[in-house]
Amino acid sequence: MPPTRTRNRRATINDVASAAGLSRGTVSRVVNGERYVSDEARVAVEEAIARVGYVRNSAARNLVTQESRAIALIIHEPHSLLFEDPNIGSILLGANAVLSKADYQLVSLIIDSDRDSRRVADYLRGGLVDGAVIVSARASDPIASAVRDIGVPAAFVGHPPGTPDLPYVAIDNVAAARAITQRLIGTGRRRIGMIASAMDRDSGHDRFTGFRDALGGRFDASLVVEYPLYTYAAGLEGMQELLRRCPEIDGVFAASDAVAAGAMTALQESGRKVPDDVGIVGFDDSSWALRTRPQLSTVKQPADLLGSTAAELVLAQIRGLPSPVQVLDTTVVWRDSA
Amino acid sequence: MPPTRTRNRRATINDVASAAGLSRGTVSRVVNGERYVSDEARVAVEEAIARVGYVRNSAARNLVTQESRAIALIIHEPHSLLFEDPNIGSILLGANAVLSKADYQLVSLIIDSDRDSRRVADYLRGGLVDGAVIVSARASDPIASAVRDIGVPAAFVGHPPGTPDLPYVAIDNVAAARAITQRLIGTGRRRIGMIASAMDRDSGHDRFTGFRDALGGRFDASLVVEYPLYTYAAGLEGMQELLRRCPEIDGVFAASDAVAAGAMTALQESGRKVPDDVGIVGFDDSSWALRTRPQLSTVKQPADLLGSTAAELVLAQIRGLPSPVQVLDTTVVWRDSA
DNA sequence: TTGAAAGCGCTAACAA
DNA sequence: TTGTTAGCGCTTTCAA
Repeated sequence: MPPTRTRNRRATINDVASAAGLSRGTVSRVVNGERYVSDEARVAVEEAIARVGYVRNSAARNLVTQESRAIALIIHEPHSLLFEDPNIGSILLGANAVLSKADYQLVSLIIDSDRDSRRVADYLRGGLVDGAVIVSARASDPIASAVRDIGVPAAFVGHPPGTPDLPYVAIDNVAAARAITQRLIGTGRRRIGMIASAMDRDSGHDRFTGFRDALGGRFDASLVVEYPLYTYAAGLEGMQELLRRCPEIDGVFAASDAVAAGAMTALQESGRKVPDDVGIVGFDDSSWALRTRPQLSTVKQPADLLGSTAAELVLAQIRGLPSPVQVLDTTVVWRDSA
Repeated sequence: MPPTRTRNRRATINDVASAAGLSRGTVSRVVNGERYVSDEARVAVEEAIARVGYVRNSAARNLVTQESRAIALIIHEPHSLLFEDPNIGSILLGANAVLSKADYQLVSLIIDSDRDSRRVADYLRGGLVDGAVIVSARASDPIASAVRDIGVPAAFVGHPPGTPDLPYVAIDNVAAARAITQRLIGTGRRRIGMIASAMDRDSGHDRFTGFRDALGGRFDASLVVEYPLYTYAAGLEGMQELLRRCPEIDGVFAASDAVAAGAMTALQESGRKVPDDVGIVGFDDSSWALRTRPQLSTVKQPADLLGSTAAELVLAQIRGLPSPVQVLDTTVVWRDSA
């Protein structure tokens, strides 16, 4: 058989109607499970559908109903990080679960270039989705304002600065960072540094703010290094730099678990013991936290809840209900690294 | 302002036409960038579009053109693993790059339940996409046969047993596993075991086959443990089990880098030195490989190429061109763990 | 309970 | 170069 698949004309509702000896209207009613269809008619239509192999054309249906029953999830993540950040998977799955239950299809659109950015905006504008969840937007992200301009119901996960005034769901990164830093202080650490990351995202920026707050007058800017991404590599390099700057450092707040894992490797390579010589804490409570030795003390953030709540925010807007900003709780998980 | 966003009727091509004092046909020509439009007309239309805020309705367009210019990427991955497997991100990005250049929108659909499976099948059937790439299908995956039945141009990444006869792109897992096992043998290891994973996927199954082939008569089934997923946890437990069964084990092939990283932790906790006491190799050359100490010897598989090639296979079918099965090359990356 | 007919917004063939 | 017109396949009145 040649590779060219002859997509012979698909059966339409008209084919079903004539095969069943009924009108288009009746077929439509059966397909949509409406009342006021006689049992005979229903059977005849179902039989005809099977016989001609009919499947409804979504474009035609969307055109007349003016809805698509699909929601976009827009992922705007730097190349290297996509999917190395375990939160994204959880957010995706959380959103999918809620939408699936409401009988909406989640379609994930990834933005990896300016060209993508424009195409995705067109996709939203074209009416192919009824709403959008935006994850990992950066400060002044163009797609964010495009979404607002398009006027499609939308919600952010997180709340980057410079972002339009749309509903969002987030955690209180400032408070959480403050809390875990305080516990680091509480264990008697004297020289506490931070490996900050992703300062152009609300999460990165706010974690740094919480850290500084907690330290108050004891905050020392020279004990803070900054990297663009939440990665293992950032932790590795960041810790090495911190050790160069201050060999007596005895406490470190890493902006994420992946960063903490990298930092821990650097610490061990320098011959220091965790937590005896240096205490270290992370953020996320991702699978990283259980992989390090010793296991990581960290902040547990409910990534799947972020996703499901964002999805609910979008559904609420579609239904004309209020969609208030949501701030979810975090908890400190104390293990052995500090 | 109330949260209910009044989505006042969107401007249609008719609104533009009357605003510009021209016909629908001319407007359509301008919008689609066709020739045979006078400069005056073009300017008038563009001006009118801006004035009334027109955006083309995709459903209407798809209905008449009978195409969507979108390609689905179907991800069917167990909950925990989604996005912990760095390959998926690379595959996604690779496919996106190719499709973006061809002006197709990649829409990722995730399957996390039977309900999802049905809804995704409906989505494909409805004509909302012109083709599909299927990643991480398992043996006899229902979505795989659904795709075949639907008759939409499609390609697999990987080639699970029991999968319909559709084009696919894969690496030769058997040969690659054989090659790296041979190098393990070549370094003088005498008691070589394997931590196998995902035996219901072609990758997992074939890596095991390659391992057994390479060992030939020296293959010892008691030195093989098997886990369902390619995870760090599988490596940790698997290695502990292997050490219980055979404390003198001196070589291990882990089915993926994540598994190898877990195994290495177990080895270190048991007081053994890598590579002096035990040599260990992985598979993927993912970011895991650079994170372990010592760094991992592994098989480099071109994950982004898998994605881009699969996308090309789908585009070829859409264009009526041949879409032959593709087997991509892998290379052994020799570092310090064996 | 069913049928007939209008029309969703757009493209494309044909005529002018 | 432009306008007119006939649908794409479906839902949804309105009548019967």
